[in-house]
Amino acid sequence: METRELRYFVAVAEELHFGRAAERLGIAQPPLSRTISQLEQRLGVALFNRTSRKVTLTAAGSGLLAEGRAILGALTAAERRARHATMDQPTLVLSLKTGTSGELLAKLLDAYAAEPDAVAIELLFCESQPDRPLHDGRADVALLHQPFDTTDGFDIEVLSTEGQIAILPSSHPLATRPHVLMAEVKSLPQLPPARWPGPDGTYPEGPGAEIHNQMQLLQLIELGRTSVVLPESCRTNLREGLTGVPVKDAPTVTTVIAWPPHSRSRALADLVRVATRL
Amino acid sequence: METRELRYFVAVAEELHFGRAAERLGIAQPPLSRTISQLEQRLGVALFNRTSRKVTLTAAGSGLLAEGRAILGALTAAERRARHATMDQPTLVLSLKTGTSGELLAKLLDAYAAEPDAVAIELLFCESQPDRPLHDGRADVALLHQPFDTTDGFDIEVLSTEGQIAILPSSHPLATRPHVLMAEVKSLPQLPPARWPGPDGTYPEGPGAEIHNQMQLLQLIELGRTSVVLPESCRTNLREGLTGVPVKDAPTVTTVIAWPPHSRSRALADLVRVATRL
DNA sequence: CCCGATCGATACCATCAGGGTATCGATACT
DNA sequence: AGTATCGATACCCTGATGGTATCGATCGGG
Repeated sequence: METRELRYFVAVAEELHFGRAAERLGIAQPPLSRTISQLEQRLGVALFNRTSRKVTLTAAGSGLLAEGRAILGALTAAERRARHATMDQPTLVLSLKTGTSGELLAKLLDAYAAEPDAVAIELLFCESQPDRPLHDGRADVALLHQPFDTTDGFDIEVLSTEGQIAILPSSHPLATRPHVLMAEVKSLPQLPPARWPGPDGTYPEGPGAEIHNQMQLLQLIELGRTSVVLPESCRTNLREGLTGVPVKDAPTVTTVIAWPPHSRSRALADLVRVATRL
Repeated sequence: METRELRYFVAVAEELHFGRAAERLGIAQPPLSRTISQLEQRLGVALFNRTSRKVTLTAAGSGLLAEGRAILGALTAAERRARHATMDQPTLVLSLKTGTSGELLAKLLDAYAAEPDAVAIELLFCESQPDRPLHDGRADVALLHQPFDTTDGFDIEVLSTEGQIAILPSSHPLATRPHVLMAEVKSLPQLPPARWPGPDGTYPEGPGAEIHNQMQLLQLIELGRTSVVLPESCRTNLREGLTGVPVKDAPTVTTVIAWPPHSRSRALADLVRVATRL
């Protein structure tokens, strides 16, 4: 199967409408229809059920959609990494969530810098979903936090495990407690969870304020507008007006270093080795 | 990048000779040369260094080779799984090493069969490298054993952990010991390790006999020609004339269930859930 | 050192695949 | 019943792909 056919298939599968898919691909609808038919014939598999007015995915089509997206993504990532590899100065791009423990990060960067063959580390901060740059090739490696970030498809090593704290306005009654339970902080009536944008930029439904970054989040908490449960290490990010209270029954957060499974980068192998020895 | 270009690139990268690569691809050398040049121009990246008599990979080319192989493999696997998904009777193909603990397998299959939406499980026995069918799409899921089998690129859940035993001819002096050390069984002069074929069918160098399957291995041990260190659960496979002796300092073997990270199969999710509850 | 063999690159040519427009039959809605 | 919309099919044109011919560069043998 050629990449062009896979792109056509994924577009139709996502739109479930040949006309919109054709427009998205920048071609006319008839060649798209023909290409999909030829693909189905060559595979010997029906990927879509369709009448003249309705298109749905078959089971085979559903499975291929997930794998097709991953493959196209991997191809884009591979092209990006190939381009990046030609740079005179080899670097590693490390993707991480804004607010990730400065202490862990500093230790990692210092320890790696002490390696004889260390290359420059370029930090790529993400306000959310730090795994995405790993998927699309903009990053070589990422610090991720389970269970929040998906590590599907990547190789990982565990770096640390920690509890979670509820970050509350210092004026809130719960802020004086030695610890709280998840049920107590999960749905505070006056402190609804803030909302992050999805990959397509739209926000999920909810009463909480829309935010773009960690700074906005902390500011809103300070203003008594929201609260959040974060890993213990985020305590270093707290400032006046904010209080962190341990959440006894919150799941532990595991910080892992993740990388694409087929990487052959020596520099990356060194970084992973150093990271697991911290 | 089209699949055709990636296939051309991988062929040249593996052969480091345009003529041989062209022959392998079934095309003439000039269009191959031109296609690679055009690819490099479009990517803005040199993938090969070449004189008129020598071809080597650049750093970018080396990185792309590993990722390119994985992508082409994933594409082949995706096509296969799409074809398999059209079967009237949905099944899951489970890849596993011949000799995998019958006890664990039976428990898994029984527990899964009790699930309301269980589908038929088709067992795909491998004499070695049970991860390969997962890579190439012939299997949906696999039982693998770390550290012997690579789980790179797959999602996994741990099922069990066990020690290892040295399987020796019962007549061997070490067979009467309560336990042995790795150094004692790793290089027995009269019992050199048997040799498995590689993916391309050729055997690595070594004094041990060439074997194709587990039965041959056990038979050779019984004949006093070799020995092997295997997980504790293989004890059930021992028959008269063979003795299993615990190897105190052997690394533990972790049995995991592995699957492709982008699978959306409901049946597979059920199997994994059942497996982790054994 | 020279010659021949081999290799990758370039030029040119023929064929066919891919994308276009036109139009069809089927379906859903008014 | 009529109209609008959708996916499929037919036909056509252009450019991409793979062919052969041939070049310059490089390596090895005499």
